[in-house]
Amino acid sequence: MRRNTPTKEAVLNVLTKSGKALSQDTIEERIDIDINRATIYRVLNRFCDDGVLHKIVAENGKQYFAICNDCEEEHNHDHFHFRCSTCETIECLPIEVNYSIPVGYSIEKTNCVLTGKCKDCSNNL
Amino acid sequence: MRRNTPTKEAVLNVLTKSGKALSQDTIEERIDIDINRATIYRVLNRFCDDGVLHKIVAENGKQYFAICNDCEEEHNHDHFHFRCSTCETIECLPIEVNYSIPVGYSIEKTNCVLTGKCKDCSNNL
DNA sequence: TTAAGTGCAAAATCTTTGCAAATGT
DNA sequence: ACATTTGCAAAGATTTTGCACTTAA
Repeated sequence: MRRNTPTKEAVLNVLTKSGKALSQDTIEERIDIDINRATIYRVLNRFCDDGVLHKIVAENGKQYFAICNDCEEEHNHDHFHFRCSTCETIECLPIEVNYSIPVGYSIEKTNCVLTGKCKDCSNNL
Repeated sequence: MRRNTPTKEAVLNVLTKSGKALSQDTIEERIDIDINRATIYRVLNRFCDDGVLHKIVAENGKQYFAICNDCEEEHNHDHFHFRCSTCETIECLPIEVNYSIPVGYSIEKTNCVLTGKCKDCSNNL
């Protein structure tokens, strides 16, 4: 079984406070105690396995992890994500991904990222 | 101005023949002459700049490049891509990405990949 | 001729892994 | 006790860059 550790707690705290999808380096920065990079990756991946977090891979090839606030009940991760090309923030959009499955294919998961300017960065031009 | 070189020709040939989105390593494999890795990346990125190819970043964080056959005229790259979790093939789907833009946001581009089993791999189970 | 393209080697990023030590239950 | 978690250091994988040489137009 899984254990409760300071690392897990710290990682979840950061992600909860942020409300955005964060990468390992940002999470590490925001944790006050010193936690090894590899450990953070392992904790993040375990959380994904357990369905606590979901992983988004952005156009820069990096992994981002999020607690999705909008899908607490159904835990459906098929929503769009948004990446701001100015502030590099990545967030979950409350917009479901709709697609028609091509005949003969089956879909297991989605990874959809829209890139553009977020509300804040659009205003500060 | 851009020049015609054997490298460009070879890269385009491979991508045209394939009809799928390919990564640098696969392209290098399929070219008979020996072309440096860095050169292939530079050619691919130039093609993207020129709108000849488009780049997809898959869930594995890797870059894939495709000539999109379905958008020759309009050159609209906002379609879904499909990655087969068995054969690792990535292809452009003729399915446009539809989304509602959140208020205050603007969208510059999309990167949407559906993962599952392709037609061939579904049948061969 | 000369700007564009190439090869090579090295750097830069990001992520994972093996192993021994530490820790939660 | 003992399986899980962690730190460290190293390896892996992918992509980019600097620089000198080559080549297409």
